[in-house]
Amino acid sequence: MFRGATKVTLDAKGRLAVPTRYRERIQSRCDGHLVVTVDRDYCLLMYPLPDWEEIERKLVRLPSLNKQARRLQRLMVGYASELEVDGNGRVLLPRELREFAGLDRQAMLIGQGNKFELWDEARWNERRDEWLAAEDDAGPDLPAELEHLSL
Amino acid sequence: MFRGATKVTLDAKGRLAVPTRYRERIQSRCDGHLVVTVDRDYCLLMYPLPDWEEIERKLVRLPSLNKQARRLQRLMVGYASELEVDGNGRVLLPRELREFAGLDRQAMLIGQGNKFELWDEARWNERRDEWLAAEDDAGPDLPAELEHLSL
DNA sequence: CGGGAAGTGGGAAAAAGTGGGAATTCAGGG
DNA sequence: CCCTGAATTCCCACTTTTTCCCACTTCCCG
Repeated sequence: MFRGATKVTLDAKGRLAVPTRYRERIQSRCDGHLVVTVDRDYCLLMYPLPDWEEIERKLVRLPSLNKQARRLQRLMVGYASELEVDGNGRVLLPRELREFAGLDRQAMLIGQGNKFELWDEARWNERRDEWLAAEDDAGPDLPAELEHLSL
Repeated sequence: MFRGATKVTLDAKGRLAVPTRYRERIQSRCDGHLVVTVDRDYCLLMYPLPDWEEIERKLVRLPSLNKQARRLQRLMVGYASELEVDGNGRVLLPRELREFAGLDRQAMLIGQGNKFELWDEARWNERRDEWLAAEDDAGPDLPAELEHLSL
């Protein structure tokens, strides 16, 4: 499981240094082969290749005639790029994905279990504060899974 | 599986440079023979020839008296053009198809499994943002497959 | 304070992308 | 039937981008 938030900087060529504590895991799990794609919150998702492939299988099995499913496929498969960790422990993020997520220099890498999220730092901070402020609203109509969640 | 989004530019003659990372696959799968046709979202679809032929077989077997089937046949088979990757890794897109998809110079090539989608860049970005904005709405009536999808 | 590892920047070689010219083919008109 | 003009195809060459690798700096730990 990947956990934790790390402040990272992209260099002028769009390269991201993978924090050391994840490297060994990434190396053993997928031999340095990662897949990045987009998320609806305008951040990027980064999966070890085998985990991505499983997601992809799920995606392509979705009903083709359903509009929402089509959109999800288009975006996630459409933007998915394979990348490889280089000799210095860095990955090069494709220009298209950097532009999508508004990534320039300062970014946040968020461990999320089987994947990472990568945010432009400023956007991350904004959204985080929004989430914290919004938490109280939803009260009554919580989905069952959340209703009984104990933290 | 073809995946990933690439910004591409068409030159004055309407030629499109196939991104290198796809070339080997295209060469081995179909010896550089591709088929382009139209999609109802006003973009183009590009298939390796054998994959297209399978689609085409399915299309012509559809019930001829069904209006929707006839339309689909007319459009997809009607616009389908075979093209060949040239010595520089480029394909020449027929004028009719370029006009159909509003392709001028800046375009996006989107890998979608067995095929590519080719969009005018501006149109792609617009549609993408619409899809992302729309995704949040649908909340209540999600199909079962999506309801429990974990990414 | 020193050694090592990690992070960062940058340069050079190679590859890919891009434009354009010349040759060939095709269609239409004299 | 041939000639002319336009369009297509093929190929070459330049420019830009990417990739690979090296080196410096900084940070952490001994």
